[in-house]
Amino acid sequence: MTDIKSNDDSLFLREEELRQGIELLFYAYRDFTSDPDEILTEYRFGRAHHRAVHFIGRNPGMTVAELLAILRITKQSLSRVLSQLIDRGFVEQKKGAEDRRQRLLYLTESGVALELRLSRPQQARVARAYSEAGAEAVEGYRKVLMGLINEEDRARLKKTYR
Amino acid sequence: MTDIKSNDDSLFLREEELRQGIELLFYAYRDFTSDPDEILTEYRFGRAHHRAVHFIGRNPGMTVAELLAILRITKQSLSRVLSQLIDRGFVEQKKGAEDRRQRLLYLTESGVALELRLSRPQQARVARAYSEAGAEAVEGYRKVLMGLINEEDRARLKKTYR
DNA sequence: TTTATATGTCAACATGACTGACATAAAATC
DNA sequence: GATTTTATGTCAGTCATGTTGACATATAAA
Repeated sequence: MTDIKSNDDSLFLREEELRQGIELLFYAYRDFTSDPDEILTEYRFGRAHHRAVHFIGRNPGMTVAELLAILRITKQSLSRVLSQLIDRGFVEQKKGAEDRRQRLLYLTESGVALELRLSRPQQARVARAYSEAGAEAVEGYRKVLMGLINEEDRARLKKTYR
Repeated sequence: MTDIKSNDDSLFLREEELRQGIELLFYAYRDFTSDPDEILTEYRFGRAHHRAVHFIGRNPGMTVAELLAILRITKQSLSRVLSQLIDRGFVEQKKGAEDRRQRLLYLTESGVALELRLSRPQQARVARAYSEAGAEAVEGYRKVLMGLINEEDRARLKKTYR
């Protein structure tokens, strides 16, 4: 019985630790998205627009299918956001050279400017957190976040991040 | 000029590092919410229900105002979610003893069961990431996430996490 | 020539945010 | 005791963003 009890205790401690890890992610994500969210309302855009602009900026010439795979949303969902970004001149599409069915995605000049404007406060927030926590902590942050990501993307990111 | 150039290079490196830190948070949050999201559809609940259940479970007897402050949403937004949870017997309200205007929030027995069911896969994911990354990395993860959180909540969490 | 793929579009619907206005009960203040 | 403030709830309308399902078109691959 005492064995079980002490086992229980360590499980409680472990569970509390895990719950904190979960909560921290919620709070961090909540605040980390709040900066760009404010700017986005100026443009009457939402968080979905930011995500699209971010990933197109990071991967110029990516296909629609690739973007869909990253965002994990339906093409109908992306379509609305994407066509708004295109209509208003932040994103442009070019036919693929090899495969002409593909519509390769690029930020326009204003798209780059928008992306920069949105990411600036986010980068500032991360920069502050990084420098306060120190290089070793940053390594740990990356390791754990990487471990939270599904296998497929984790593998892909491991490659591109080196 | 060469000085400026080399300075530029280090800024590029830094920016790439920050962008990775931002992306990682996106990917981790995306996958980390996907497990409970699936379970929630069974109940015809959404992510908002999970958040409410999580925080009420963590803070039994909390007031509506406290929950609103954590979630950072309007009372009208919370109202729908909360009344659904109450109607279907996952949450109950009790009048405050000192201040009888307050409606203190508690999980019912089924509420506890639901919370457990939702958090199990999430805890498993965090547990795996933690054990793969190691104790030192976990410390770093916590430090950086804490640094990403707005001052007020950071201060509160620092207290309760010790 | 046929089939599969990449993309787009129309329509209908659900969720969860928002604003604004108003209501009630209880606490706090004058 | 009367008035004001606070905690909470509710009604109504709107918006952003996700979903499913059906269908269309151009191009690549078989």
